[in-house]
Amino acid sequence: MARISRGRQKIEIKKMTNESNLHVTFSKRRLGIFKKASELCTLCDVDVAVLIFSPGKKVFSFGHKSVDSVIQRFVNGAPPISSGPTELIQAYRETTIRDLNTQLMEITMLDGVTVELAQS
Amino acid sequence: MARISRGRQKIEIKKMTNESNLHVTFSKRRLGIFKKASELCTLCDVDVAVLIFSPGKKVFSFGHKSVDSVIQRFVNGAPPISSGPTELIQAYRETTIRDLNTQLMEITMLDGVTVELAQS
DNA sequence: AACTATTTATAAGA
DNA sequence: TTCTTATAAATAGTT
Repeated sequence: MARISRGRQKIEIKKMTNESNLHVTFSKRRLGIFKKASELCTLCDVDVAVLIFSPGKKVFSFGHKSVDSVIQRFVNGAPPISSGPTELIQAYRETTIRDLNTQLMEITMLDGVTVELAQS
Repeated sequence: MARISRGRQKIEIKKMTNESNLHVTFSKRRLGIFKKASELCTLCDVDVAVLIFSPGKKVFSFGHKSVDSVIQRFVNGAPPISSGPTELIQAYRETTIRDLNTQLMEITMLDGVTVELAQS
C-alpha cells in the first residue's frame, strides 16, 4: 500500500510563519530541551536552569535543585559593579525557590501565566 | 570486514561513574542543548536562557538577546514578597548583559572560571 | 493526541 | 580532543 507518512522532513532554522505549526513545534521542542536538561543533570551531576518565554509571554522553566539557586550562583559569579551588589545578592538569596513557586502560582491565578517547574 | 564501530549504544540515565566519559558526554550534550535552545529561539521567536554549572563549577550560558534580560523577566514575573522587591528588581534591571560579560570576563582572569556566551 | 518516516544527536571507537 | 560510524532519540508532517 501507499506510504502512510512522509515522516520527518528537514526544516530550515528560521522563524516559522504558520502560527499553528509554530505552537506545536514550540511545545514539542520545549519538552525536548527540558528532557535534555534533565538528562544532563542526572548524567553529569550538574545544575542546569532553562528559562523559556513562549510567544504568549508565558514562563516555562526547568531547574535542577532550583532555578533560583542556579540563578543565584550566576549572579554570585558576576556581582554587579555599580548597583549595590551586596544588597542585591543578599536580597536575592532570600528568595527561595519555594517563594518563587508560590508567587508564580499566585500570578498564574491572576493573569493566565502558565508555569512549569521540574525537579530532577 | 568486521564492524568498524558498534555505533551509539543506549545508556541508562543515571550519574556516570567514569570521569573521563562524563566529561566527554558533558561537552557533547552541553553543545547539543545550546544548539536546541538556539533553534527554538529562531524557529519560535522566543527568549531562552540556559545556565549550566559544570562539574568543575564553571559557568556555561546560552542566552538569546541576553541571559540577563531573560532572568530579569523571570524575576519580574515573580517579584519577591518580603525582601524589597522594587529595589531588587530595579537594581537587577541596571545590570546589563554587557556588565555581566565584563564581570564574568574579569572573574575568568582571576580564578579560572570559563564562560561561554552565545547570541543567536 | 498518536503515528511513522526521516533527520538529528550521540555513545563508542579510532 | 577531534573525527568516524552505527545506532538511539527527537521530531516534521500526517491522521
